[in-house]
Amino acid sequence: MMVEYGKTLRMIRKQKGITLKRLADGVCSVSFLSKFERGDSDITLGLMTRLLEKLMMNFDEFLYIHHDYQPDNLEQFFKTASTAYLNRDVKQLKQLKSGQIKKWRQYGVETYHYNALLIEVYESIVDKDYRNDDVQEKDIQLLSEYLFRVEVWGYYELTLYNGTLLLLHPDMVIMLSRTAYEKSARFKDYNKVHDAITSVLFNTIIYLLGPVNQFHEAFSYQKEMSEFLSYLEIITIPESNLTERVHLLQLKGALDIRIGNKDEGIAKIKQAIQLLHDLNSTKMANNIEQYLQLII
Amino acid sequence: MMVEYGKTLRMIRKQKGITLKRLADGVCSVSFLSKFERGDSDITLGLMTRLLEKLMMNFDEFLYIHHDYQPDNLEQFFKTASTAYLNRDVKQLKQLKSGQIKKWRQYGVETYHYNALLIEVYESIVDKDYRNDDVQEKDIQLLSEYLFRVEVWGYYELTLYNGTLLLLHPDMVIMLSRTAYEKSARFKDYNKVHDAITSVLFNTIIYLLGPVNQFHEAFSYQKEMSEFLSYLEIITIPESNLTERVHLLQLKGALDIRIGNKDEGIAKIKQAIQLLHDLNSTKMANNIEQYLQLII
DNA sequence: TTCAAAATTATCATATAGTGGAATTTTCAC
DNA sequence: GTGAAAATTCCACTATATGATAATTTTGAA
Repeated sequence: MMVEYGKTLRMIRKQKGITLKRLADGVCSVSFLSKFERGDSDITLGLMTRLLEKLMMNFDEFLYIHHDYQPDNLEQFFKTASTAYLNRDVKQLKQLKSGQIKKWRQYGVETYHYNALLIEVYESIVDKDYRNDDVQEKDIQLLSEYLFRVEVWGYYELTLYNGTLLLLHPDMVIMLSRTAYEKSARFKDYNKVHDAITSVLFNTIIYLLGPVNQFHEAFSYQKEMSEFLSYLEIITIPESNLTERVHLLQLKGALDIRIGNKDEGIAKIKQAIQLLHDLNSTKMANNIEQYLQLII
Repeated sequence: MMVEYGKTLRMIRKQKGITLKRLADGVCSVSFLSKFERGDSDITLGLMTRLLEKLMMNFDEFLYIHHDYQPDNLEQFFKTASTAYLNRDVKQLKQLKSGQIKKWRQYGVETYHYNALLIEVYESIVDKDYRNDDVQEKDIQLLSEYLFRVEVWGYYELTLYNGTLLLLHPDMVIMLSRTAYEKSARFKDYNKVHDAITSVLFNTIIYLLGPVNQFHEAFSYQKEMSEFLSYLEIITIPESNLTERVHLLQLKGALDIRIGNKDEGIAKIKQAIQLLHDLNSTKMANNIEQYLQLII
């Protein structure tokens, strides 16, 4: 039951050349620290916080080391799922899904259910034998209800939404993306969440631009696209976000093309491509090239 | 003594619309979770881990929220120190230093001492009244001894080193930067540390290029600069690190100029400047422009 | 190798983390 | 507002985190 964080702590302490007594001093007793480091006791969150502070290490870095230099479970779940999806690995998807469903049954916490739904959505796209449109419809509704209900969107909600956005109706996407932007605003200086919200906004605009859109309606969503573009401009203000700035250029070009300024738009996108080539980011350049061919 | 994480947990739980009973189920008793959330009890690290997992939130994000959407203490310490340094705010520096010295006295842990030393180094540069060359010499030696001794460099060591690098002898910088690169290799996928090591390598090369160098020797360090440049190229492989790639271009240009290929070098740097202008990163462009004027 | 000092562990005592269930408060349909 | 159900808190009790101190192991200089 107990996770053996103590051994990791001991390792780090030794790597830094600090003695057990020194580390314990002012925080806890020497004997207890020894016991904890050996794995013979769990530790209180308060104590652990103060020990890590003395080691000049934050929790995140500590856990990264503890997990043998791997990201945390949540991040790995999303990574594994999206890799399996991109590789069209139905078996892996099914496996992931059953794992989440098991946890859902075990704890009754809906979040595990949503994870399973995300994977089900992936499955329905990848697996040609998949036949269950009802479930999918229902799944998506459950998911979006959750997203509307949550008061603050963090890494989890943003990533969950990002994975399913393409399957929602544009009107729904507009509302949810707006919600996402508003309800994650306080995280603006937190890299992981900042990246997630940027990705959501970017995908939203790309989706609204069509024609990847499964809903063949004639709406143009021009106003909404400008709205989301302005959000992107607000949150990518830092000069050093060059990657995001290149994407922004691409989007602006695409939007120009959409509203009729074809030449201007193409010029912008070509500029983005050129920039990427100059920096030897060939794959990214090719992706945008492909995108350009697709929309003109 | 006890940190009141419970209240933050309750807030997050409510924001996600999960009931106390649901969250506790399978992890701990309802009564205890209530007690913890009210701030009437500390909690074991093991339990906390499982509760956060059910909330689909990692420790880092939790603590970020807990600290009222601010980064952790360590990061803030370095930020505050470097801001005070850049603003030449001697008073603030003195205040920070005495805080760290107090902790050093209290706990006897050397890391607080090193923090104080870092600030002392800053002080000696900023404060015109500062007169104590001896101490500074000794300080730097203590610091570099620590850095050589530590077996794994994390965010702390890299940032500490980054702040004092300019005051070391080039030969020392070469050895320490090499050590930094080798001893932080396992963190390559961990953003915060990746950024720190990139910054170290970048600053190392800039420093070796001179003429910011206070040691007026005639060595050219050509071989070493290529070595560090190759490290930078290895760790900045991901195509999406555009910012790092622009800096790399700048460095390559500077190196060209240094070894005699003046025109080629200037062209590279001008290309970097142009790229930044294209992306409206005017300040960064101007910085490089200034740098170019300085070295030619 | 030897011995003393430093670092760690073992033993036992105590404070507090954590449980089960009854009592209370909150929520919400009517 | 009222009452029933859900959510939370209170209380008495148990398990375990943590401390004080003695015993053991490790280190490192001679």
